[in-house]
Amino acid sequence: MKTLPKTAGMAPCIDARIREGTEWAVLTPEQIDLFNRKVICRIYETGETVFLEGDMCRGLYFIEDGLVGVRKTDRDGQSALVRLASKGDNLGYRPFLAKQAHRASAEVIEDAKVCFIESATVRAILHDNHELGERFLERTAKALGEAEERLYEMLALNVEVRIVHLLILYHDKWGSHLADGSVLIMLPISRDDLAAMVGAHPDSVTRAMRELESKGLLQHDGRSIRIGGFQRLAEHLHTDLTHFH
Amino acid sequence: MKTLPKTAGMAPCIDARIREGTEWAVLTPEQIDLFNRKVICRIYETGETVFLEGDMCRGLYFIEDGLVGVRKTDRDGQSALVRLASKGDNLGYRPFLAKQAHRASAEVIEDAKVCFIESATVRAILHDNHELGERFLERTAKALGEAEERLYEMLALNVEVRIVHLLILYHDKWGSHLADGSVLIMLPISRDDLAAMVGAHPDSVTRAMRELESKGLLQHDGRSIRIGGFQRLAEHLHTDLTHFH
DNA sequence: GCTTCCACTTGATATCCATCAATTCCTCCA
DNA sequence: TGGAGGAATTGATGGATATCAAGTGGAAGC
Repeated sequence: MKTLPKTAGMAPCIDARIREGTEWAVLTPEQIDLFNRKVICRIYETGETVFLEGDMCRGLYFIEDGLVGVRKTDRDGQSALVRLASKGDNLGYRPFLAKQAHRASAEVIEDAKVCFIESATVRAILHDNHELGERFLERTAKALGEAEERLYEMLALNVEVRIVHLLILYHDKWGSHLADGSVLIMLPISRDDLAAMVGAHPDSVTRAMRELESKGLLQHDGRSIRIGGFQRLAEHLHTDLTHFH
Repeated sequence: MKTLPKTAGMAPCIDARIREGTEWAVLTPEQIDLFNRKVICRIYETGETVFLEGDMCRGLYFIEDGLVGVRKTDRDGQSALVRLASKGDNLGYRPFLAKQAHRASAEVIEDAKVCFIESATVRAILHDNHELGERFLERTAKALGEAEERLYEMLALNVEVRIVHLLILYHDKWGSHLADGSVLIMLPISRDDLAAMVGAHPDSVTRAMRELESKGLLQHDGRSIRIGGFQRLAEHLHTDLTHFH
Protein backbone atom coordinates (compact mmCIF):
# COMPACT_ATOMS: atom_id res chain seq x y z
CA MET A 1 0.00 0.00 0.00
CA LYS A 2 1.41 3.32 -1.10
CA THR A 3 1.85 5.99 1.56
CA LEU A 4 1.03 9.59 0.90
CA PRO A 5 1.51 12.69 2.99
CA LYS A 6 -1.56 13.19 5.14
CA THR A 7 -1.84 16.91 4.46
CA ALA A 8 -2.33 18.31 1.02
CA GLY A 9 -0.32 21.43 1.83
CA MET A 10 -0.65 24.86 0.30
CA ALA A 11 0.92 24.18 -3.05
CA PRO A 12 -1.45 24.20 -6.01
CA CYS A 13 -3.07 20.83 -6.35
CA ILE A 14 -3.00 20.85 -10.08
CA ASP A 15 0.34 21.75 -11.55
CA ALA A 16 1.55 21.46 -15.10
CA ARG A 17 3.03 18.03 -14.62
CA ILE A 18 -0.30 16.63 -13.52
CA ARG A 19 -2.47 18.37 -16.07
CA GLU A 20 -0.29 17.09 -18.88
CA GLY A 21 -2.16 14.53 -20.94
CA THR A 22 -5.53 15.31 -19.35
CA GLU A 23 -8.42 17.46 -20.48
CA TRP A 24 -7.11 20.23 -18.24
CA ALA A 25 -4.06 20.73 -20.43
CA VAL A 26 -6.01 23.29 -22.44
CA LEU A 27 -6.66 25.67 -19.53
CA THR A 28 -5.35 29.22 -19.81
CA PRO A 29 -3.14 30.57 -17.02
CA GLU A 30 -6.08 32.51 -15.61
CA GLN A 31 -8.24 29.41 -15.59
CA ILE A 32 -5.51 27.41 -13.92
CA ASP A 33 -5.41 30.07 -11.26
CA LEU A 34 -9.18 29.95 -10.78
CA PHE A 35 -9.03 26.17 -10.71
CA ASN A 36 -6.33 26.18 -8.04
CA ARG A 37 -8.10 28.74 -5.89
CA LYS A 38 -11.32 26.74 -5.92
CA VAL A 39 -10.07 23.20 -5.80
CA ILE A 40 -10.32 21.20 -2.60
CA CYS A 41 -7.93 18.30 -2.29
CA ARG A 42 -8.13 15.46 0.14
CA ILE A 43 -6.24 12.33 0.95
CA TYR A 44 -8.45 9.26 1.04
CA GLU A 45 -7.37 5.99 2.52
CA THR A 46 -8.11 2.61 1.03
CA GLY A 47 -11.72 1.67 1.58
CA GLU A 48 -12.98 5.23 1.97
CA THR A 49 -15.86 6.42 -0.15
CA VAL A 50 -15.62 9.47 -2.37
CA PHE A 51 -19.29 9.54 -3.30
CA LEU A 52 -22.25 7.21 -3.15
CA GLU A 53 -24.74 5.99 -5.71
CA GLY A 54 -27.75 8.25 -5.47
CA ASP A 55 -25.83 11.22 -4.09
CA MET A 56 -26.44 14.52 -5.77
CA CYS A 57 -23.57 15.44 -8.04
CA ARG A 58 -22.04 18.59 -6.62
CA GLY A 59 -18.99 18.82 -8.78
CA LEU A 60 -16.14 17.08 -10.46
CA TYR A 61 -13.35 15.00 -8.95
CA PHE A 62 -9.87 14.70 -10.31
CA ILE A 63 -7.49 11.99 -9.19
CA GLU A 64 -4.01 13.21 -8.55
CA ASP A 65 -2.72 9.89 -7.31
CA GLY A 66 -3.94 6.49 -6.20
CA LEU A 67 -6.69 4.26 -7.47
CA VAL A 68 -10.45 4.57 -7.20
CA GLY A 69 -13.09 2.06 -8.25
CA VAL A 70 -16.46 3.09 -9.62
CA ARG A 71 -19.03 0.57 -8.58
CA LYS A 72 -22.74 -0.07 -9.01
CA THR A 73 -24.36 -2.03 -6.24
CA ASP A 74 -27.84 -3.44 -5.98
CA ARG A 75 -29.98 -4.20 -2.99
CA ASP A 76 -28.49 -7.65 -2.48
CA GLY A 77 -24.91 -6.57 -2.46
CA GLN A 78 -24.38 -7.80 -5.99
CA SER A 79 -22.03 -5.30 -7.50
CA ALA A 80 -20.36 -4.51 -10.76
CA LEU A 81 -17.14 -2.59 -11.05
CA VAL A 82 -17.86 -0.14 -13.82
CA ARG A 83 -14.36 1.28 -14.17
CA LEU A 84 -11.08 1.98 -12.50
CA ALA A 85 -9.90 5.56 -12.24
CA SER A 86 -6.30 6.40 -11.51
CA LYS A 87 -3.84 9.28 -11.69
CA GLY A 88 -4.98 11.92 -14.13
CA ASP A 89 -8.51 10.58 -14.50
CA ASN A 90 -11.65 12.54 -13.87
CA LEU A 91 -14.14 11.01 -11.54
CA GLY A 92 -17.85 11.65 -11.61
CA TYR A 93 -17.68 13.56 -14.88
CA ARG A 94 -20.63 11.68 -16.34
CA PRO A 95 -23.22 12.77 -13.74
CA PHE A 96 -21.72 16.24 -13.78
CA LEU A 97 -22.08 16.60 -17.54
CA ALA A 98 -25.47 14.90 -17.61
CA LYS A 99 -26.64 17.03 -14.68
CA GLN A 100 -27.81 13.91 -12.91
CA ALA A 101 -27.26 12.25 -9.58
CA HIS A 102 -24.42 9.79 -9.17
CA ARG A 103 -25.38 6.41 -10.54
CA ALA A 104 -22.45 4.58 -9.03
CA SER A 105 -20.31 4.80 -5.94
CA ALA A 106 -16.62 5.64 -5.92
CA GLU A 107 -14.51 3.73 -3.45
CA VAL A 108 -10.81 4.11 -2.90
CA ILE A 109 -8.86 0.99 -3.79
CA GLU A 110 -5.39 2.36 -3.17
CA ASP A 111 -4.72 5.41 -0.97
CA ALA A 112 -5.52 8.35 -3.16
CA LYS A 113 -5.28 12.08 -3.43
CA VAL A 114 -8.48 13.37 -4.93
CA CYS A 115 -9.26 16.94 -5.86
CA PHE A 116 -12.79 18.32 -5.94
CA ILE A 117 -14.03 21.28 -7.94
CA GLU A 118 -17.62 22.32 -7.51
CA SER A 119 -19.98 22.38 -10.45
CA ALA A 120 -20.30 26.15 -10.69
CA THR A 121 -16.57 26.58 -11.07
CA VAL A 122 -16.24 23.92 -13.73
CA ARG A 123 -19.20 25.33 -15.60
CA ALA A 124 -17.65 28.77 -15.50
CA ILE A 125 -14.41 27.42 -16.93
CA LEU A 126 -16.27 25.35 -19.51
CA HIS A 127 -18.18 28.44 -20.51
CA ASP A 128 -14.99 30.40 -21.14
CA ASN A 129 -12.93 27.62 -22.61
CA HIS A 130 -14.39 26.21 -25.74
CA GLU A 131 -11.66 23.67 -26.18
CA LEU A 132 -12.18 22.10 -22.77
CA GLY A 133 -15.78 21.37 -23.73
CA GLU A 134 -14.61 19.79 -26.97
CA ARG A 135 -12.21 17.59 -25.07
CA PHE A 136 -14.90 16.46 -22.69
CA LEU A 137 -17.24 15.85 -25.57
CA GLU A 138 -14.76 13.63 -27.33
CA ARG A 139 -13.87 11.78 -24.17
CA THR A 140 -17.50 11.16 -23.28
CA ALA A 141 -18.32 9.97 -26.78
CA LYS A 142 -15.41 7.55 -26.65
CA ALA A 143 -16.53 6.28 -23.27
CA LEU A 144 -19.99 5.73 -24.73
CA GLY A 145 -18.49 3.66 -27.50
CA GLU A 146 -16.55 1.59 -25.02
CA ALA A 147 -19.62 1.02 -22.89
CA GLU A 148 -21.57 -0.19 -25.91
CA GLU A 149 -18.69 -2.42 -26.89
CA ARG A 150 -18.55 -3.86 -23.43
CA LEU A 151 -22.28 -4.44 -23.42
CA TYR A 152 -21.97 -6.40 -26.60
CA GLU A 153 -19.02 -8.32 -25.23
CA MET A 154 -20.98 -9.40 -22.17
CA LEU A 155 -23.70 -10.81 -24.33
CA ALA A 156 -21.57 -12.50 -26.93
CA LEU A 157 -18.46 -13.73 -25.16
CA ASN A 158 -17.88 -16.13 -22.33
CA VAL A 159 -16.10 -15.43 -19.08
CA GLU A 160 -12.78 -16.80 -20.23
CA VAL A 161 -12.63 -14.50 -23.24
CA ARG A 162 -13.82 -11.52 -21.22
CA ILE A 163 -10.94 -12.03 -18.82
CA VAL A 164 -8.45 -12.24 -21.66
CA HIS A 165 -9.82 -8.99 -23.08
CA LEU A 166 -9.39 -7.32 -19.74
CA LEU A 167 -5.83 -8.57 -19.41
CA ILE A 168 -4.97 -7.30 -22.88
CA LEU A 169 -6.57 -3.98 -22.05
CA TYR A 170 -4.71 -3.60 -18.77
CA HIS A 171 -1.28 -4.90 -19.70
CA ASP A 172 -0.25 -1.43 -20.81
CA LYS A 173 -1.08 0.15 -17.53
CA TRP A 174 -0.20 -2.54 -15.01
CA GLY A 175 2.00 -4.91 -16.94
CA SER A 176 5.76 -5.10 -17.38
CA HIS A 177 7.87 -6.99 -19.86
CA LEU A 178 10.21 -9.52 -18.33
CA ALA A 179 13.63 -10.50 -19.63
CA ASP A 180 12.33 -13.75 -21.09
CA GLY A 181 9.79 -11.93 -23.21
CA SER A 182 6.79 -12.76 -21.09
CA VAL A 183 4.47 -10.14 -19.66
CA LEU A 184 3.82 -9.82 -15.95
CA ILE A 185 0.62 -8.07 -14.94
CA MET A 186 0.16 -7.06 -11.33
CA LEU A 187 -3.56 -6.48 -11.03
CA PRO A 188 -4.40 -3.66 -8.63
CA ILE A 189 -7.65 -5.36 -7.66
CA SER A 190 -8.73 -8.43 -5.77
CA ARG A 191 -10.08 -11.50 -7.47
CA ASP A 192 -13.58 -10.48 -6.36
CA ASP A 193 -13.19 -7.10 -8.02
CA LEU A 194 -11.79 -8.69 -11.12
CA ALA A 195 -14.93 -10.80 -11.19
CA ALA A 196 -17.04 -7.68 -10.75
CA MET A 197 -15.28 -6.11 -13.74
CA VAL A 198 -15.93 -8.95 -16.13
CA GLY A 199 -19.45 -9.42 -14.84
CA ALA A 200 -18.99 -12.88 -13.39
CA HIS A 201 -18.84 -14.51 -10.01
CA PRO A 202 -15.50 -14.98 -8.30
CA ASP A 203 -15.83 -18.74 -8.56
CA SER A 204 -16.29 -18.56 -12.30
CA VAL A 205 -13.23 -16.36 -12.62
CA THR A 206 -11.15 -18.94 -10.78
CA ARG A 207 -12.40 -21.66 -13.08
CA ALA A 208 -11.69 -19.63 -16.18
CA MET A 209 -8.20 -18.85 -14.92
CA ARG A 210 -7.56 -22.50 -14.30
CA GLU A 211 -8.74 -23.27 -17.78
CA LEU A 212 -6.39 -20.66 -19.26
CA GLU A 213 -3.55 -22.11 -17.22
CA SER A 214 -4.31 -25.60 -18.37
CA LYS A 215 -4.08 -24.34 -21.94
CA GLY A 216 -0.63 -23.03 -21.08
CA LEU A 217 -1.54 -19.44 -21.87
CA LEU A 218 -0.70 -17.92 -18.51
CA GLN A 219 0.24 -18.56 -14.91
CA HIS A 220 -1.26 -16.73 -12.03
CA ASP A 221 -0.77 -16.49 -8.34
CA GLY A 222 -2.97 -14.16 -6.39
CA ARG A 223 -2.95 -10.82 -8.16
CA SER A 224 0.03 -11.44 -10.36
CA ILE A 225 -0.45 -12.93 -13.78
CA ARG A 226 2.39 -13.99 -16.03
CA ILE A 227 1.59 -14.35 -19.69
CA GLY A 228 4.08 -16.46 -21.60
CA GLY A 229 2.96 -15.89 -25.15
CA PHE A 230 1.13 -12.61 -25.26
CA GLN A 231 0.74 -12.83 -29.00
CA ARG A 232 -0.62 -16.32 -28.70
CA LEU A 233 -3.13 -15.19 -26.11
CA ALA A 234 -4.39 -12.43 -28.36
CA GLU A 235 -4.67 -14.80 -31.30
CA HIS A 236 -6.48 -17.32 -29.16
CA LEU A 237 -9.41 -14.94 -29.04
CA HIS A 238 -10.05 -15.27 -32.71
CA THR A 239 -10.01 -19.02 -32.90
CA ASP A 240 -12.18 -21.26 -30.81
CA LEU A 241 -12.65 -19.06 -27.78
CA THR A 242 -14.56 -16.33 -29.50
CA HIS A 243 -18.03 -17.67 -29.24
CA PHE A 244 -20.23 -18.14 -26.33
CA HIS A 245 -23.00 -19.87 -28.21
CA MET B 1 -45.65 0.86 -43.87
CA LYS B 2 -45.80 4.62 -43.93
CA THR B 3 -45.54 6.28 -47.30
CA LEU B 4 -43.50 9.40 -47.84
CA PRO B 5 -43.01 11.62 -50.86
CA LYS B 6 -40.15 10.23 -52.89
CA THR B 7 -38.52 13.59 -53.47
CA ALA B 8 -37.35 15.79 -50.67
CA GLY B 9 -38.14 18.96 -52.56
CA MET B 10 -36.49 22.33 -52.28
CA ALA B 11 -37.94 23.39 -48.97
CA PRO B 12 -35.47 23.51 -46.11
CA CYS B 13 -35.16 20.10 -44.53
CA ILE B 14 -34.88 21.38 -41.06
CA ASP B 15 -37.59 23.83 -40.17
CA ALA B 16 -38.57 25.19 -36.80
CA ARG B 17 -41.19 22.54 -36.21
CA ILE B 18 -38.64 19.78 -36.60
CA ARG B 19 -35.83 21.39 -34.66
CA GLU B 20 -38.12 21.95 -31.71
CA GLY B 21 -37.13 19.75 -28.82
CA THR B 22 -33.84 18.69 -30.40
CA GLU B 23 -30.30 19.93 -29.93
CA TRP B 24 -30.69 22.07 -33.04
CA ALA B 25 -33.21 24.32 -31.30
CA VAL B 26 -30.34 26.54 -30.17
CA LEU B 27 -29.11 27.42 -33.67
CA THR B 28 -29.05 31.08 -34.66
CA PRO B 29 -30.84 32.11 -37.86
CA GLU B 30 -27.50 32.29 -39.67
CA GLN B 31 -26.58 28.82 -38.53
CA ILE B 32 -29.96 27.49 -39.57
CA ASP B 33 -29.32 28.97 -42.95
CA LEU B 34 -25.88 27.37 -43.17
CA PHE B 35 -27.35 24.10 -41.98
CA ASN B 36 -30.05 24.18 -44.63
CA ARG B 37 -27.67 25.09 -47.42
CA LYS B 38 -25.37 22.19 -46.54
CA VAL B 39 -27.81 19.51 -45.56
CA ILE B 40 -28.52 16.61 -47.87
CA CYS B 41 -31.81 14.83 -47.30
CA ARG B 42 -32.78 11.47 -48.63
CA ILE B 43 -35.72 9.13 -48.41
CA TYR B 44 -34.77 5.63 -47.37
CA GLU B 45 -37.03 2.66 -47.72
CA THR B 46 -37.41 -0.08 -45.15
CA GLY B 47 -34.42 -2.35 -45.21
CA GLU B 48 -32.00 0.19 -46.67
CA THR B 49 -28.74 0.90 -44.94
CA VAL B 50 -27.73 4.40 -43.87
CA PHE B 51 -24.20 3.47 -42.82
CA LEU B 52 -22.26 0.33 -42.04
CA GLU B 53 -20.16 -0.77 -39.12
CA GLY B 54 -16.57 0.08 -39.94
CA ASP B 55 -17.44 2.89 -42.34
CA MET B 56 -15.60 6.10 -41.84
CA CYS B 57 -17.78 8.67 -40.14
CA ARG B 58 -18.22 11.50 -42.63
CA GLY B 59 -20.82 13.49 -40.81
CA LEU B 60 -23.96 13.54 -38.78
CA TYR B 61 -27.40 12.20 -39.65
CA PHE B 62 -30.67 13.62 -38.45
CA ILE B 63 -33.92 11.72 -38.70
CA GLU B 64 -36.79 13.81 -39.88
CA ASP B 65 -39.24 10.95 -40.00
CA GLY B 66 -39.39 7.17 -39.83
CA LEU B 67 -37.52 4.67 -37.77
CA VAL B 68 -33.92 3.51 -37.94
CA GLY B 69 -32.26 0.72 -35.98
CA VAL B 70 -28.65 0.88 -34.90
CA ARG B 71 -27.20 -2.58 -34.92
CA LYS B 72 -23.94 -4.29 -34.12
CA THR B 73 -23.28 -7.48 -35.99
CA ASP B 74 -20.52 -10.01 -35.61
CA ARG B 75 -18.97 -12.43 -38.05
CA ASP B 76 -21.59 -15.11 -37.42
CA GLY B 77 -24.59 -12.94 -38.04
CA GLN B 78 -25.28 -12.65 -34.34
CA SER B 79 -26.51 -9.13 -33.87
CA ALA B 80 -27.56 -6.80 -31.13
CA LEU B 81 -29.89 -3.88 -31.66
CA VAL B 82 -28.17 -1.07 -29.81
CA ARG B 83 -30.90 1.51 -30.10
CA LEU B 84 -33.85 2.75 -32.07
CA ALA B 85 -33.71 6.22 -33.56
CA SER B 86 -36.82 8.02 -34.70
CA LYS B 87 -38.09 11.47 -35.64
CA GLY B 88 -35.90 14.18 -34.15
CA ASP B 89 -33.06 11.88 -33.19
CA ASN B 90 -29.50 12.29 -34.29
CA LEU B 91 -27.87 9.29 -35.84
CA GLY B 92 -24.18 8.58 -35.79
CA TYR B 93 -23.42 11.37 -33.38
CA ARG B 94 -21.22 9.19 -31.21
CA PRO B 95 -18.63 8.34 -33.88
CA PHE B 96 -18.79 11.92 -35.10
CA LEU B 97 -18.05 13.34 -31.67
CA ALA B 98 -15.49 10.68 -30.83
CA LYS B 99 -13.86 11.16 -34.25
CA GLN B 100 -13.99 7.43 -34.81
CA ALA B 101 -15.34 5.07 -37.43
CA HIS B 102 -18.89 3.81 -37.13
CA ARG B 103 -19.07 0.96 -34.67
CA ALA B 104 -22.56 -0.11 -35.64
CA SER B 105 -24.73 -0.16 -38.72
CA ALA B 106 -27.87 1.86 -39.21
CA GLU B 107 -30.68 0.11 -41.00
CA VAL B 108 -34.06 1.58 -41.83
CA ILE B 109 -36.91 -0.17 -40.05
CA GLU B 110 -39.73 2.06 -41.25
CA ASP B 111 -39.44 4.24 -44.35
CA ALA B 112 -37.49 7.26 -43.24
CA LYS B 113 -36.38 10.69 -44.26
CA VAL B 114 -32.83 11.18 -43.12
CA CYS B 115 -30.75 14.32 -43.41
CA PHE B 116 -26.99 14.31 -43.63
CA ILE B 117 -24.62 17.11 -42.67
CA GLU B 118 -20.96 16.60 -43.25
CA SER B 119 -18.52 16.79 -40.37
CA ALA B 120 -16.85 20.05 -41.40
CA THR B 121 -20.17 21.88 -41.39
CA VAL B 122 -21.21 20.55 -38.01
CA ARG B 123 -17.81 21.36 -36.56
CA ALA B 124 -18.05 24.89 -37.90
CA ILE B 125 -21.44 25.33 -36.28
CA LEU B 126 -20.24 23.72 -33.06
CA HIS B 127 -17.31 26.07 -33.05
CA ASP B 128 -19.56 29.10 -33.29
CA ASN B 129 -22.33 27.90 -31.07
CA HIS B 130 -21.24 27.20 -27.59
CA GLU B 131 -24.66 26.08 -26.47
CA LEU B 132 -24.98 23.40 -29.12
CA GLY B 133 -21.83 21.79 -27.75
CA GLU B 134 -23.24 21.88 -24.27
CA ARG B 135 -26.40 20.19 -25.46
CA PHE B 136 -24.45 17.46 -27.18
CA LEU B 137 -22.30 17.04 -24.12
CA GLU B 138 -25.29 16.57 -21.89
CA ARG B 139 -26.98 14.22 -24.30
CA THR B 140 -23.87 12.09 -24.71
CA ALA B 141 -23.30 11.92 -20.96
CA LYS B 142 -26.89 10.79 -20.47
CA ALA B 143 -26.49 8.16 -23.16
CA LEU B 144 -23.37 6.94 -21.39
CA GLY B 145 -25.32 6.58 -18.19
CA GLU B 146 -28.01 4.61 -19.96
CA ALA B 147 -25.47 2.34 -21.60
CA GLU B 148 -23.88 1.58 -18.23
CA GLU B 149 -27.29 0.93 -16.74
CA ARG B 150 -28.12 -1.42 -19.54
CA LEU B 151 -24.82 -3.20 -19.13
CA TYR B 152 -25.60 -3.79 -15.52
CA GLU B 153 -29.09 -4.95 -16.35
CA MET B 154 -27.81 -7.55 -18.79
CA LEU B 155 -25.58 -9.02 -16.14
CA ALA B 156 -27.96 -8.94 -13.24
CA LEU B 157 -31.41 -9.56 -14.65
CA ASN B 158 -32.96 -12.42 -16.56
CA VAL B 159 -34.64 -12.22 -19.93
CA GLU B 160 -38.15 -11.91 -18.51
CA VAL B 161 -37.26 -8.87 -16.44
CA ARG B 162 -35.29 -7.31 -19.27
CA ILE B 163 -38.35 -7.54 -21.49
CA VAL B 164 -40.53 -5.94 -18.84
CA HIS B 165 -38.03 -3.10 -18.50
CA LEU B 166 -38.10 -2.55 -22.21
CA LEU B 167 -41.89 -2.50 -22.26
CA ILE B 168 -41.97 0.02 -19.44
CA LEU B 169 -39.40 2.12 -21.25
CA TYR B 170 -41.25 2.06 -24.55
CA HIS B 171 -44.82 2.43 -23.36
CA ASP B 172 -44.48 6.22 -23.49
CA LYS B 173 -43.44 6.26 -27.08
CA TRP B 174 -45.39 3.40 -28.61
CA GLY B 175 -48.11 2.74 -26.11
CA SER B 176 -51.67 4.02 -25.77
CA HIS B 177 -54.09 3.88 -22.90
CA LEU B 178 -57.29 1.99 -23.61
CA ALA B 179 -60.71 2.76 -22.21
CA ASP B 180 -60.50 -0.10 -19.71
CA GLY B 181 -57.33 1.30 -18.20
CA SER B 182 -54.99 -1.17 -19.82
CA VAL B 183 -52.04 -0.14 -21.94
CA LEU B 184 -51.61 -1.27 -25.51
CA ILE B 185 -48.10 -1.19 -26.90
CA MET B 186 -47.59 -1.59 -30.61
CA LEU B 187 -43.94 -2.46 -30.96
CA PRO B 188 -42.36 -1.07 -34.12
CA ILE B 189 -40.00 -4.02 -34.37
CA SER B 190 -40.21 -7.70 -35.10
CA ARG B 191 -39.91 -10.36 -32.43
CA ASP B 192 -36.38 -11.08 -33.65
CA ASP B 193 -35.41 -7.44 -33.21
CA LEU B 194 -37.03 -7.35 -29.82
CA ALA B 195 -34.83 -10.30 -28.94
CA ALA B 196 -31.80 -8.46 -30.30
CA MET B 197 -32.66 -5.48 -28.08
CA VAL B 198 -32.84 -7.44 -24.85
CA GLY B 199 -29.83 -9.51 -25.78
CA ALA B 200 -31.58 -12.85 -26.02
CA HIS B 201 -32.57 -15.33 -28.67
CA PRO B 202 -35.99 -15.12 -30.28
CA ASP B 203 -36.95 -18.46 -28.73
CA SER B 204 -36.15 -17.22 -25.28
CA VAL B 205 -38.24 -14.12 -25.85
CA THR B 206 -41.20 -16.26 -26.81
CA ARG B 207 -40.81 -18.35 -23.67
CA ALA B 208 -40.50 -15.29 -21.47
CA MET B 209 -43.60 -13.80 -23.06
CA ARG B 210 -45.53 -16.99 -22.46
CA GLU B 211 -44.38 -16.96 -18.86
CA LEU B 212 -45.55 -13.36 -18.43
CA GLU B 213 -48.88 -14.28 -19.99
CA SER B 214 -49.30 -17.26 -17.72
CA LYS B 215 -48.80 -14.93 -14.80
CA GLY B 216 -51.62 -12.81 -16.13
CA LEU B 217 -49.45 -9.75 -16.58
CA LEU B 218 -49.98 -9.20 -20.27
CA GLN B 219 -51.36 -10.56 -23.51
CA HIS B 220 -49.55 -10.42 -26.77
CA ASP B 221 -50.21 -11.19 -30.37
CA GLY B 222 -47.50 -10.51 -32.88
CA ARG B 223 -46.25 -7.01 -32.31
CA SER B 224 -49.07 -5.82 -30.11
CA ILE B 225 -48.87 -6.21 -26.38
CA ARG B 226 -51.69 -5.44 -24.01
CA ILE B 227 -50.80 -4.86 -20.41
CA GLY B 228 -53.69 -5.22 -18.02
CA GLY B 229 -52.17 -3.97 -14.81
CA PHE B 230 -49.31 -1.72 -15.71
CA GLN B 231 -48.71 -0.86 -12.09
CA ARG B 232 -48.71 -4.50 -11.16
CA LEU B 233 -46.18 -5.24 -13.88
CA ALA B 234 -43.84 -2.56 -12.61
CA GLU B 235 -44.16 -3.81 -9.06
CA HIS B 236 -43.55 -7.34 -10.18
CA LEU B 237 -40.00 -6.34 -10.94
CA HIS B 238 -39.25 -5.71 -7.34
CA THR B 239 -40.57 -8.93 -5.98
CA ASP B 240 -39.48 -12.34 -7.13
CA LEU B 241 -38.52 -11.50 -10.69
CA THR B 242 -35.70 -9.22 -9.85
CA HIS B 243 -32.94 -11.72 -9.49
CA PHE B 244 -31.25 -13.78 -12.00
CA HIS B 245 -29.09 -15.59 -9.50
C1' DG C 1 3.66 -23.57 17.31
C1' DC C 2 -1.13 -23.20 17.31
C1' DT C 3 -5.37 -20.99 16.37
C1' DT C 4 -8.17 -17.93 13.84
C1' DC C 5 -9.45 -15.73 10.03
C1' DC C 6 -9.69 -14.63 5.43
C1' DA C 7 -9.08 -15.27 0.49
C1' DC C 8 -9.14 -18.45 -2.67
C1' DT C 9 -10.02 -23.05 -4.69
C1' DT C 10 -12.62 -27.00 -5.83
C1' DG C 11 -16.49 -30.10 -6.51
C1' DA C 12 -21.53 -31.07 -6.86
C1' DT C 13 -25.75 -29.42 -8.24
C1' DA C 14 -29.27 -26.18 -10.05
C1' DT C 15 -30.74 -22.67 -13.22
C1' DC C 16 -30.92 -19.99 -17.20
C1' DC C 17 -30.66 -19.88 -21.67
C1' DA C 18 -28.91 -21.27 -26.46
C1' DT C 19 -29.45 -24.66 -29.73
C1' DC C 20 -31.72 -27.80 -32.60
C1' DA C 21 -35.63 -30.07 -34.43
C1' DA C 22 -40.42 -30.73 -35.01
C1' DT C 23 -44.80 -28.66 -35.33
C1' DT C 24 -48.28 -25.29 -35.94
C1' DC C 25 -49.90 -21.16 -37.87
C1' DC C 26 -50.24 -17.72 -41.29
C1' DT C 27 -49.77 -15.74 -45.76
C1' DC C 28 -49.22 -15.82 -50.40
C1' DC C 29 -49.95 -17.56 -54.73
C1' DA C 30 -51.09 -20.91 -58.22
C1' DT D 1 -58.96 -24.97 -52.66
C1' DG D 2 -54.65 -26.55 -51.82
C1' DG D 3 -49.95 -26.36 -51.27
C1' DA D 4 -45.47 -23.90 -50.44
C1' DG D 5 -42.77 -21.20 -47.63
C1' DG D 6 -41.74 -18.45 -43.84
C1' DA D 7 -42.47 -16.99 -39.05
C1' DA D 8 -43.71 -18.19 -34.41
C1' DT D 9 -44.12 -21.71 -31.13
C1' DT D 10 -42.96 -25.64 -28.48
C1' DG D 11 -40.28 -29.51 -26.64
C1' DA D 12 -35.85 -31.81 -25.81
C1' DT D 13 -31.20 -31.32 -24.92
C1' DG D 14 -26.74 -29.39 -23.68
C1' DG D 15 -23.52 -25.83 -22.27
C1' DA D 16 -22.20 -21.98 -19.47
C1' DT D 17 -22.31 -20.26 -15.23
C1' DA D 18 -24.49 -19.31 -10.62
C1' DT D 19 -24.99 -21.34 -6.24
C1' DC D 20 -23.85 -23.83 -2.27
C1' DA D 21 -20.80 -26.28 0.56
C1' DA D 22 -16.57 -28.15 1.76
C1' DG D 23 -11.76 -27.87 1.68
C1' DT D 24 -7.05 -25.65 1.27
C1' DG D 25 -3.54 -22.40 2.20
C1' DG D 26 -1.39 -18.53 3.93
C1' DA D 27 -1.04 -14.53 7.14
C1' DA D 28 -1.86 -12.38 11.64
C1' DG D 29 -2.18 -12.79 16.43
C1' DC D 30 -1.69 -15.23 20.80
